[in-house]
Amino acid sequence: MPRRRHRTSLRTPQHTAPVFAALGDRTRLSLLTTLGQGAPQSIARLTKGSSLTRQAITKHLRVLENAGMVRGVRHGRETLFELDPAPLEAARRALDDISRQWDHALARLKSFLEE
Amino acid sequence: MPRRRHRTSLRTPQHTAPVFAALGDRTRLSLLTTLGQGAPQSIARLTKGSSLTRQAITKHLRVLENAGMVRGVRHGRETLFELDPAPLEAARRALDDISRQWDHALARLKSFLEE
DNA sequence: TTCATGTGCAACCTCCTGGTTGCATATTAG
DNA sequence: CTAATATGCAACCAGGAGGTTGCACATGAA
Repeated sequence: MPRRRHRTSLRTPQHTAPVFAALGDRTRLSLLTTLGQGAPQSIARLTKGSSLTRQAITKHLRVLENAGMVRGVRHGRETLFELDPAPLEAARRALDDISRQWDHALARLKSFLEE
Repeated sequence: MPRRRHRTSLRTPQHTAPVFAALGDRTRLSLLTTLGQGAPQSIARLTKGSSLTRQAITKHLRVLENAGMVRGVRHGRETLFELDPAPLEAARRALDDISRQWDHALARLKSFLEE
C-alpha cells in the first residue's frame, strides 16, 4: 500500500529551471521567435534589427545553446543558428503539471464543500 | 490585401519575460509546486523543509508576487501565500505560440519539398 | 503579563548577467 | 593578392540576484 507522499518530496520538474531562466529575457525571447520562423540565421543577420551589439547577441545565443534550445553550426565563415523545440515542450509540460495540480486541488475542494 | 509582416515586427509575447524569469529558479519552482497543492501556506511553513533561511524564502515569494504568480494575504500574525495560475497559463500560451510557429514552418518546408 | 512565534526591514556580501570595447583570425568577394 | 565580412575571445564594468545576519515589532498562547 503506497504511503502518501511527503510534502517536501513533491515531483517538481526543477531541471527545467535553466530553460525558464533562458526564457526570462526579452532579447532571447525575441531571438527564439525569430528562429521559430524556421530558417536558420547567422549571428550578423540576427543582430540586424536589434539595437544591441553583435557580441551581446552572441552571448544570448550561447545562453540559449547551453539551455539546449538552439543549435549553432559553423557553415563557411558564418555560424547558423537553428531552433530546437524539445526544451520548449518540456517547459510547457512543466507549466501544465503545476496548472493541472492546481485545478485538481480546486476540484477536490469544491466536491468536498458540496458534500 | 494584408501585407506580409515584416521580419522584425514579429508578434512576440515579450511581456511574459518577467514571468519566465521568475520561473527560472529551483527554489521558486519548488514553492510554486507546493502552493499548487491548493492550501495557502505561511512563510514559516514554506521555510520548513528548505535548507534556506526564512528571509531567502520571503525574497523568493516577493519575486513571485511581483510577477503576479502568487498572492500574499496577512492573516493574523502570519502571511498566507496562495497561487495565482493566470500568469502560468499566459506563459504556457507563449511557449505554445513559438512551438506552433515552428511546426507550421516545418510543415510549409515539407510541402514545398514534396511539391 | 510574559514569552515564544511569525514577519518585516535594512545592511552587507559574493557572484552572475547583460552589455560594451578592442583585437585577432578565418573566410569569401573582387 | 587585398579588402571586406563574420566570428571568436578576453577584459572590463555597472547593476541586479540570491543569500546571510541582526534587529525591531506585532500577535497568539500560557
